[in-house]
Amino acid sequence: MSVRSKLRNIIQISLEGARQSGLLVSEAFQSVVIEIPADPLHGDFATNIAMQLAKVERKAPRAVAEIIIGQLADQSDIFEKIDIAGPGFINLTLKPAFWQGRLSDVISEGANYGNSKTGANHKVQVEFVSANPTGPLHIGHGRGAAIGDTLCRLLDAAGWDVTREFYYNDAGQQIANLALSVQARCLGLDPTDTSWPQDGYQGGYIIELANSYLAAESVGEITAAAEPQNLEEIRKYAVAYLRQEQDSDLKAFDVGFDNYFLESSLYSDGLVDSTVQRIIASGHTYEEGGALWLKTTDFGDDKDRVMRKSEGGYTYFVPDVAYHLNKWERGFVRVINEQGADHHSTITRVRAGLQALDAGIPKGWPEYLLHQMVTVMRGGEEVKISKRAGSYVTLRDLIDEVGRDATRYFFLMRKPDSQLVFDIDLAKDQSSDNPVYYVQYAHARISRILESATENGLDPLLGAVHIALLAETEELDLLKKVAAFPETVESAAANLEPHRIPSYLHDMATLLHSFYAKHRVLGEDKNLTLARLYLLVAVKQTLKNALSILGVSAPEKM
RNA sequence: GCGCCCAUAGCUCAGUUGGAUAGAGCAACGGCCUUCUAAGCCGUAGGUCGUACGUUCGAGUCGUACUGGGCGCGCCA
Repeated sequence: MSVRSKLRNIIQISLEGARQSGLLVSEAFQSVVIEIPADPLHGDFATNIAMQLAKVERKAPRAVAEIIIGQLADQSDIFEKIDIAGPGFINLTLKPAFWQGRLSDVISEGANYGNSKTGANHKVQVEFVSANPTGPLHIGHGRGAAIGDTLCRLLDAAGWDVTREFYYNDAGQQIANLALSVQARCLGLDPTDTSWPQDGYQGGYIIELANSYLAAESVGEITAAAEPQNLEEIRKYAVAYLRQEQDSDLKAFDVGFDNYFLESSLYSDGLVDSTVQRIIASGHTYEEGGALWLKTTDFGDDKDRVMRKSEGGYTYFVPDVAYHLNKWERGFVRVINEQGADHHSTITRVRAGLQALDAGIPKGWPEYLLHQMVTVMRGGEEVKISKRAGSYVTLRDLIDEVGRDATRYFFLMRKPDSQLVFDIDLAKDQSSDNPVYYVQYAHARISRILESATENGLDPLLGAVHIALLAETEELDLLKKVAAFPETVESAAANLEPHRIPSYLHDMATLLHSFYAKHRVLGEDKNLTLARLYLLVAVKQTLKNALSILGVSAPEKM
């Protein structure tokens, strides 16, 4: 349990005690807010509960605070100091011994430190990336991959049973365009030719793909037919080829999936048709102009949407609905879709389709985590992106150029809601300007110290350590930061906000570097040395666990 | 025109679920290495939190309306 939760419980109990003694009339608040004050003079934690209750209690906030504090008398083993301050804050200062005691939590839990059981092992499915197999992954997919992957790691740490899924849109018009584009290249055409397919893909990778096809190369079990006229064979080979490219890029990015779901399987398994039949049976459709319409306006959309075009084909969101019905029927009561904000309009449609099924699916299901666009800066200038012409920064380019760790860290530093400027020059910079190195350096520094300690026969994990010697400001700050890790993971997972972890890491690295600059670890006083080593083992473990959630390495040397 | 997202230091962004005197990094300036890694530390400077009302003990945070930017609004995906 996090320190904050612990304090929340203590305050809850004191409120209940005061109520039973007739000192307060309010029912105990469901959510007692415990915060960490900006100013350390205001204690380690503060609560505003007295101000919250003042009105109902018809007492001055400070008077309410007095009553609450009166109930905390038997907690003197935890609290160093309890103050009433300002308009009615209760400021809580914990005893150093309490903080020092957190260290053994880290040591004993090791790689599991920071994990919680919040998710109670409930199933959650996270769908992310889900790029069409029509080209290489670009920088936007990279952001989605980093966010989705770290979200999974966060939910896993928070005690959820996570399934990672990738949805391949391997059916439909875009794939048809892909096949035509490859065929055109096989026939030696280029985009300037009048017979170049409309909306064809122009990127250079299409030429490579065409050459590979003509050379009768193999991708997995699929061997290219090398027949330019055989569009179906071209389609099969092109999809297999590009899927393999994407898979290899994702692997290089250390992103993996438990399940790959093919859109084409929805058709071959009859799920699209059966879903449409169920929606029709539910009475939320009508025919007009030869098309079948879904009354999405019944579910909050601003206009109705076509499900089946007059020429007979389904519009794109129909298989999406079928796919999500399938997710529901697979037992995923919780589903989170991570995707680019440019597709946000699908949310209303998919949810509307699911509601129209009358299948008992909750209104807000599934959840969505959207990330905004990424722009790329190089040499102080924005790199223009034209996907149609095939000129864009691929994920592979980024990984090759700036490295996996920096790429992931940069994508994860910012909250998904904000547009991201990816500065390639900064990400490549192997200096203190680069935040990822700043954090990794803290880990490497500790490693070096621990290595020296071992060389000198010092092992803080053997025998008793006098942790009470850790009384310097810099030491206590580190202790408190270490102790805050579990609640940081919990809140990042609960709010779907991976960027809190880089923020936490940066704070921790700052404290470590400050400590390092001011105090020597390996010194004359053996007990103090051992205590500091013990602290550093805990800090190192916490840094490593946090970096691991980001999928960023924790180097022993730099 | 409608919907979603964003607006905080010169630049890129945090801001602990509504708290006390708004922070970090970069860029600028000034200090610190014979001792565990200077990929570091310490300091200076930098602000009408887009604007205006509102909600309340209290608003960068919540609401409404504007302004500006991004994305989306198809019988495309």
